[in-house]
Amino acid sequence: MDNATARIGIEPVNHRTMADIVEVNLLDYLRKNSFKPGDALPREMELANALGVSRNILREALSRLRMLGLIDSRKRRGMILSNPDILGSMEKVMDPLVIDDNTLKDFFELRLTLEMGLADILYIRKTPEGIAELEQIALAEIAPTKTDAAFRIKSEVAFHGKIYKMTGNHTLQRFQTMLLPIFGHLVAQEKKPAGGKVTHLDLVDLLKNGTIEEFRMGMKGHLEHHFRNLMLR
Amino acid sequence: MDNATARIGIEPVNHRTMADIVEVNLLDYLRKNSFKPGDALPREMELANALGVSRNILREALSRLRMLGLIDSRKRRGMILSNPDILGSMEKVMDPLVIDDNTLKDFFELRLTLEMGLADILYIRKTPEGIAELEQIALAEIAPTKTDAAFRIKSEVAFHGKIYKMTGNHTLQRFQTMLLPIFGHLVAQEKKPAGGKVTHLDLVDLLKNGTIEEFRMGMKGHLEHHFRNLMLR
DNA sequence: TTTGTTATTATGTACTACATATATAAATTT
DNA sequence: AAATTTATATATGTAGTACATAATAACAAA
Repeated sequence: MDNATARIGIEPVNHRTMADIVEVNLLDYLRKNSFKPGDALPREMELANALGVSRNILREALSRLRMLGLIDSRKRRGMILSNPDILGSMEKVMDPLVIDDNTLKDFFELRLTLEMGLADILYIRKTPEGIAELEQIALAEIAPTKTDAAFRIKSEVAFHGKIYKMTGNHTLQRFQTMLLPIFGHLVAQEKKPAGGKVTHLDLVDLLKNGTIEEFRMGMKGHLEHHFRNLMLR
Repeated sequence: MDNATARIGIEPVNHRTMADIVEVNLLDYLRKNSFKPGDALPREMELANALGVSRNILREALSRLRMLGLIDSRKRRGMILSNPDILGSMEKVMDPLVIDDNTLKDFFELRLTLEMGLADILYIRKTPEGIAELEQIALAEIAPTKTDAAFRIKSEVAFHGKIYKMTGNHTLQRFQTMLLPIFGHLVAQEKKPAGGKVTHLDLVDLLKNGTIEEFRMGMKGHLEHHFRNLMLR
């Protein structure tokens, strides 16, 4: 809310353009008629006439749906509904400089929540090969030749990324990758460097020999620093 | 991947339109010049000329960024960068009929993961008032007058929704609300009705008197049925 | 200092025109 | 008759022009 808005106590009018309205109408139309992927949409001119707007405006709205991957169109063939890429549009705006601070913190917490809830699915999907690969990453960290910060960050990303990969959940994986810049941004502006008591190697060991709960407690210990910051908020 | 694509082993060409290209160029331009919310963008005609496309095409691309909430424009004032609504575009395409089955299952798991990881933040933010409200919801369920399926579903949504609300994380809350149709869709097509051993009232009791881990184990018991289905997958 | 008037201008909308890919039909070859 | 090639029709893609409209800025009046 704007300063003046809060002080005076009145909401600003929202400036909806034709494209905004048409976008809503189209989404509504698709849902109401329960369109399914593969179904053909009416032609542009038909839609424009039916909606009472110029082809220009209609195309601005269609362009939005195209970006979402909700529709697909080809010359002469026409437009069809297709499987949208749910995370695609999120990825486009995932820039810590552009997202407001509150949302940034929300996503940080979201990531922590995922990390803590991952154990259950991880124990269903884990494989000896995956664990071996994870161990390789953890072992590479403690090599005495690799001590610079850049390598540590890269390894941190690789380790946690591998864990997400082991869940076999592609969406979860993409989501995690998407959240990385946010994590990096917020962690970078912390005063003290993060240093959980539980190391990556400890986590690998727990994953090999421990129970779900032991692994989860290990993860909590690994993220201890972040959780402590959360309580101060 | 398409059937033919997989069989023959060749990727289809992707039909990128000018609007697609301009969209990418604009996003790139904004990032490279580290635009921040409030910063003014060049005029449409300047951008169109610089990009070498018609104003039409440029506006189709701008329309996409406008939908994301990334830019905001007014007559005469021009365009400015603003805080995008990260989840907004996701909400627009969250329709179980349109999302492909794999992604649907991925999101279902994502939701389970969140539910299991929620405990830590919940215990930081929980309040006696919140718990009392949650208890009201749980108590209303066991009233002998309310036994129909519609009410049970509504209560289920209310209960878990309240838990997310108690985290104080608005983004998490929106995310959960967004996932509801998916949850409903997948649960509806299960053969046996879900019936965890741990009731909502049990969870409330754990939240009042139990530790984080006890609550989490309670949640696991409550979601037991879903986790069992996951293992069969 | 506030309120009212006017000129300016960038976005919003509409319309026309043509290029281009491609589904379908027609013509041709096998 | 079946398969292949050629031609035709057409819906989307792109460009350009024109004008409406809201918001800014500059100025005048109270």
